Amino acid sequence: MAGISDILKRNQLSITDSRKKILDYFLQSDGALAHADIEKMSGDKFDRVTIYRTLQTFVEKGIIHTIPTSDNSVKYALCKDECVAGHHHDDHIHFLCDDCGTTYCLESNVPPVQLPIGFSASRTDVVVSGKCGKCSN
Amino acid sequence: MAGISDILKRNQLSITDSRKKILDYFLQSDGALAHADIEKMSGDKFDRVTIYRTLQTFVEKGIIHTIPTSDNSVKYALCKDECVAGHHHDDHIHFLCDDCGTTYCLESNVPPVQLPIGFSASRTDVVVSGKCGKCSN
DNA sequence: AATGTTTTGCAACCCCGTTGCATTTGGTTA
DNA sequence: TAACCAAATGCAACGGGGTTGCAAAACATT
Repeated sequence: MAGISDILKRNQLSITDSRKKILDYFLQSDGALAHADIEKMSGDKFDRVTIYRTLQTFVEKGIIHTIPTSDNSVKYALCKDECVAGHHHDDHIHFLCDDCGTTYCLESNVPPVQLPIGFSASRTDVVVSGKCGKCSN
Repeated sequence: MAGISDILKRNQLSITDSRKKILDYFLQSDGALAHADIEKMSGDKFDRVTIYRTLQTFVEKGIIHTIPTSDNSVKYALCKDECVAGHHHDDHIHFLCDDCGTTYCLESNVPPVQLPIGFSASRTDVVVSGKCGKCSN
């Protein structure tokens, strides 16, 4: 568990119980997490507000990134590059399972899209919904 | 404006003032609309709840479709096919302008994405954020 | 015009996320 | 280690967004 404090230190964040714990949740989870998931996992360990603020801080530092979903709930995910090198790529696509609700970061890159003349892109989100491997059997 | 009643009739919906008016807003707008936009446009003509229910009905009937945005607000748009033929394609991509907040339905089709084995897609949303033509000058 | 069905408006409610402020904790220096 | 300052937490309260139940009104049909 030494790695967790390293990640926080590298991002110039004070090392607190809530940050360590929430970061740990992400490292242990293979999918994305919503605020509600974290609240459930932590029981009444932390205040709701602390969780919101911690997620916000992590997003600002690039430790996690947000995933827009078609049902209009925000999810957060920690991706490989962040854990390893401390910097962030969000050129991958996301998959949201209609059955189990799990959100995955896929390896596939975001394909290039053709924009009208005069338009410029700062960010591209691709969210595929459907059935994941576990729910297809 | 005979077309508006036709669209409602074709979708087996009772023709009411709110439905006609809200459908008209979509036909007149070139971008997508959020619930709040419609509420502003209509003043206090309709109840908030009526707007919510009307949008819900239109989505169920396939008259409009939802657009997930990276800032976690739902927008709705009416696309060409619906207006003309009464059926729905959502294989196009969406563009959200960071400056003016307008959401556009672009002509570009959703590019095919590679999914892991065992995964199947029911829907793909592509949302590009950036600067639109009007805000680039 | 009369009937039954659908839609609307109102009130109340719940959930999500934010803000302000006092208290506690973490980091730093002596 | 003690003391200090800065930063993070917890609490309470608030606001917006969206939903639900039910009575009143509007719609479609005969």
